[in-house]
Amino acid sequence: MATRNIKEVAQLARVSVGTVSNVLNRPEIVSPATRERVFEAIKKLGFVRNEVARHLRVGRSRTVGLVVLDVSNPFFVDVAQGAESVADDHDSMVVLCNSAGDPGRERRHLDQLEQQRVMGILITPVEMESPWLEELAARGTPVVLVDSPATGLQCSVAVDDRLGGQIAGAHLIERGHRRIMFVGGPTSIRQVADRHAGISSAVAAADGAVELLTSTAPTLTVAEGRAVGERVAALPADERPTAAFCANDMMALGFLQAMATHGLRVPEDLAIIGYDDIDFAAAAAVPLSSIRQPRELLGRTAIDLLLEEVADPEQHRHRQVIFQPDLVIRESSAFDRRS
Amino acid sequence: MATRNIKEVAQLARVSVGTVSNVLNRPEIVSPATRERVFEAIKKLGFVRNEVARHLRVGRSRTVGLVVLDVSNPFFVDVAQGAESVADDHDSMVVLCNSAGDPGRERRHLDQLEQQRVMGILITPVEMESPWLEELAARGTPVVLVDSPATGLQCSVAVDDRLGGQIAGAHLIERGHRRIMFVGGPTSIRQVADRHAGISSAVAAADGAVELLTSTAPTLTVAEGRAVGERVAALPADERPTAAFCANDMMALGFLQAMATHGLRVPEDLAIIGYDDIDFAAAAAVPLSSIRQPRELLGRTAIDLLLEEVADPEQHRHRQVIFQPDLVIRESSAFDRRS
DNA sequence: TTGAGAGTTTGAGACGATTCAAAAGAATCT
DNA sequence: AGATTCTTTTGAATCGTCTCAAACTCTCAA
Repeated sequence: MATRNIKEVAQLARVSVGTVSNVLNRPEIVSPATRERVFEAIKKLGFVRNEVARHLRVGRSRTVGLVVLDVSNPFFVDVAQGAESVADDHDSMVVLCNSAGDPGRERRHLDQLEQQRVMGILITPVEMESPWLEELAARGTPVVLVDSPATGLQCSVAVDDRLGGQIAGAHLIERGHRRIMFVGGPTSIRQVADRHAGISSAVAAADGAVELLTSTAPTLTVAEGRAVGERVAALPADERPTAAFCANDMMALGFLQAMATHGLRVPEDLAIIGYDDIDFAAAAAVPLSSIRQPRELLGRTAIDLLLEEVADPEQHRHRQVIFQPDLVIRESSAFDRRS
Repeated sequence: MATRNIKEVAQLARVSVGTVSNVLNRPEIVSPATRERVFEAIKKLGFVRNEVARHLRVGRSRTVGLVVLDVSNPFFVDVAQGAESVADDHDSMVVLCNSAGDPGRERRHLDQLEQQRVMGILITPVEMESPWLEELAARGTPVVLVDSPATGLQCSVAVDDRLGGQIAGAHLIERGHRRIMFVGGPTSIRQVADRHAGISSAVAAADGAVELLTSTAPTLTVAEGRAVGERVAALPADERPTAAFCANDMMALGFLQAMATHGLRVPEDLAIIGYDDIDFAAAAAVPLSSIRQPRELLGRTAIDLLLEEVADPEQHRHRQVIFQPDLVIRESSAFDRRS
């Protein structure tokens, strides 16, 4: 409707447009009297600066794109919150995009973000190899990979998933489990593959004393976790694993539910350990043990790297930050089979 | 770095900038030969259209802002996904902002969105009365209230929370509960107040046969739900309610956990019913009964109303859409006390 | 040969803010 | 008063794209 521009403000305050712009951007160089007059005009007209025009002129955007694999997984929401808190301090804005694991959607989001000339993009890529991303970066949009180690050509933040798997495995073995199941997803997802490799190495270190079963579901959802749980619950007790390591907490929650509906006690009949340590893990009826990732820190660090690159593109050297996961023991694995 | 513009493309293709623009926007009016030449130049240079300049020129934005109360509540994530699916079909983009229940943050987000001259704003306001929003709308940014009935000056989509509370109450009473607790939050939140009013009316309809306790927590989080649960579990059995109606599923999950840690059986010792029916409700160890809201539909409808207004601002009449909630009975309330 | 008409292409303004060299004004000193 | 310096204010140019009236090319008919 009635969107006012700088010119109308200038007219009403009887100054030039340059002066209005100065009031907006460097008020200290404008004399107090004029400044006051301009502010009044702004207030009276309900003027709101047009960031689009500003962006076009100065060439710098104030928004950062964050493309995640699955917004309905609280893990990514927490990463986003971390990023946003940093952006806030630089009065920038994070726009959250959901690729939902679909390369097509991911690409459409990237296109849109590039067209908007965002300051940069943080992304958990759907696929490991992504020439698209490299071209994007080459054309001048800084990219930081999140939860995905870069090949060296880009900045990245990640958590050592292999170590996470290893820790989970070691923990279960130490509690006396000798038949463990890895409840995973498609191995095309790097995170899943690494976590599996991790627990495998822990099992290997146990020198043949421990058996590792593996189930692969198409997606890392609560429903899939439940489905696997149903199948496990249906097994005769002597074929059933005594512990399950789930590729993420969503699956672990589903798995846990299946145990409950079939009257299997957790952790006595079957121990469970998840991954991510989302808030819902601690909130489960049997609080879930989990491999904790520094979720918000991941987001924070990613945007820090981005801002660093934007601040000084010449000097900037790409860095790969890797965090270590933690084991959080809760009730779902708090049972020692050896005793 | 090397962001190319339309002029460079025109030069390489040896046409005018007008022609390049035509190729981009109305390819059918350009002769096939020229069109081809322009496409080649675009490809060769890696040209990506600058949406900022386009926006400035045509005055129409392709993005919609969505400001929610709490991104970590999956309810809002689902609303967002609904909105996004519609936006997708209109090649627009939804930018998700989190007010986290803080009026200051809300306002900063609104400012930013208005400065970006977004197409419109969908918002679950922190406070019921919001002159800010009205001014925003008056200045020309269409606003649709989400999960909050409008006063008539704006479009809105909401769910009848009073009815939801009533349904929950009726259900529990019908199952023989005579001592029910409402586990709520601050009554300044309209949703909470309405849900409480709803169950109160159901209790009143039971003619003094039923007693309603009320607890109010400062926020609607898992942690608060757990805290209330702890207190309830500590009560002597004869003072303890036999059922709890929680203001949302997050609280219900926390409450449920407290029951589990204190060895109280759900639903035998205490029935629980939540609100929202987020996916985690069904995924709880004791699957939660809940009042279902059409979460995605809420988001879809909100953006539909917005697009309608944008398409024809003159003709547009503001509308208030209200949906009805549903009762979803699961195990957490599946126990008849009368038997 | 000329004119009409259809099909293409052109290029000069916008859009709204920022920037910066230069002009104007005010203050200080000789 | 005139010269010098410092403080304010001005306004034209610019960012990249779209729009639209005008110009240009053909073809065909008169």
